[in-house]
Amino acid sequence: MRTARLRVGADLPARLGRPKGATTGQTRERILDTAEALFADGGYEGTSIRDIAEGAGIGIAVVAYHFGPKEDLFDAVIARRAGVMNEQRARALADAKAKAGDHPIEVEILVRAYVAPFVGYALHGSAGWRNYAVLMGRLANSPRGTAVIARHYDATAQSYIAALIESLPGADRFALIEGFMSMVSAMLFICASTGRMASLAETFGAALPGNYVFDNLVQFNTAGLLALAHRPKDQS
Amino acid sequence: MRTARLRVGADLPARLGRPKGATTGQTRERILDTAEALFADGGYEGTSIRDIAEGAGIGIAVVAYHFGPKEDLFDAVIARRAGVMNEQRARALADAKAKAGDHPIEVEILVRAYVAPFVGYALHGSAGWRNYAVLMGRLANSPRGTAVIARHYDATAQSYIAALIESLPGADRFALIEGFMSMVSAMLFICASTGRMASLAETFGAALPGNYVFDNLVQFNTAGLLALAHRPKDQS
DNA sequence: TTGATAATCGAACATACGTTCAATATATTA
DNA sequence: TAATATATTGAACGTATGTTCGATTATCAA
Repeated sequence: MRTARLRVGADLPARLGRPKGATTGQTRERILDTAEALFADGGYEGTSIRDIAEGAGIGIAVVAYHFGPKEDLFDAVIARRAGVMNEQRARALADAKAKAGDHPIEVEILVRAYVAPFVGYALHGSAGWRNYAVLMGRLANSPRGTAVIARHYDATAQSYIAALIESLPGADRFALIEGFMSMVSAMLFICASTGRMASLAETFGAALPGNYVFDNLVQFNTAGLLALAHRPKDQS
Repeated sequence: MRTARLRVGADLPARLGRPKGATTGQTRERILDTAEALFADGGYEGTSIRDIAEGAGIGIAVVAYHFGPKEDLFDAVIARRAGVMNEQRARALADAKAKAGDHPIEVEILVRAYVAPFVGYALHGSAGWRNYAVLMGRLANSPRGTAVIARHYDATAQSYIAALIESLPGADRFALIEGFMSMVSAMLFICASTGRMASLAETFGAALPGNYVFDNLVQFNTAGLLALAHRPKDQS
């Protein structure tokens, strides 16, 4: 379906048997990097294991050897960076709680804490992180995507929603959840499209204007969440 | 890949040659309905022409006969309802302009006008419209999807963005565009997930609470856009 | 040094895919 | 009524897909 399009890392000797310096880690990372990039712009069904193997400069059997079936490889791609994201978000939330003391955390602080790590990596991170951000956007609206996202990200999301409810005790909880989901989808969509713009700009030697996109995202969603809190609680 | 999963309309006689009462319109609609439903939950690459033909109760050659290659069928699925959406949105914008007279249109009126038709069909429309809404959400973050969306929806979007700029003359234009995109992605995501909930609820005889989701969407995005307008115009 | 384990290759398997085509039966038109 | 256009069937073509397997070479432990 797809002709040779990208090649991550240098070629290994294409001889029979185990290559000379081959350790598990290197090949695994190379497969993950390639799969991340290809899944990001072809989607799960639109990317074949042959595409990935060719991109990584290996035979198709190697992919199965390291990751088993395609679904497991896909999960591994998501899992690899989910840990980093969750860690950063958890730390940001803990810091905010510490600073707030007995008071509830300001909504803008919460929004900033949740959005900052993702936007940072999506717009200013490595090519791998930028691909990952695009891929996350793709997942948001597919059954397979929401399943894998739930597996790796729901715990953190729930802790932020809980904090949001504490910060806006007068607001209807369902409305806050809707608001949180709106924030996440806007973040994914804006980062994916801006990331594509940024990658394009990079090719021409230009750069994205600092924190402009990020600040807009924070202001937009903070105001949205606050507006939800100022509405009556129960209605048809 | 997929076993029989849905069947739109009654079976036609499976005899050789042209069936007795067959007119172009009926079969075409049946193919479009089935394709809409399957594309919505399998995506473009994840849905085969064989799945669609089986769902519509016809042979695979009939699909090609009516729509040509798969890409054209996909475009036809999107095009069929895009006209209705664009018409409603255009009329709502014209009404708002007429009512506002010389004044700029209120932001909340603009948001409501843009969001209302989609949310209405997505949550309270026919099964076909609900599938369409889910499908639109899926398209938002894929290259193929953004291309087809641009083809059918960009003109209307631009007219709304222009109105938004007139309504918030002090705001940075890029920020407003970012806000508009945030609004659209939130609308798609919320409608797709709520639509799934609604379809599920329907199976159990329950109903979604009236305009609750819609009102939250309007409040959230109106506040977000207004917040963007109150920020300084030019920055790094 | 020997034996087990790890990592790769090439090839094959069975299935699924989009597309095309001749054959056939109904509708429409001249 | 004869001729043409329309709508369908079943079958096939060539290619692509995910997975599996035996053979081969390197690494590491005993």
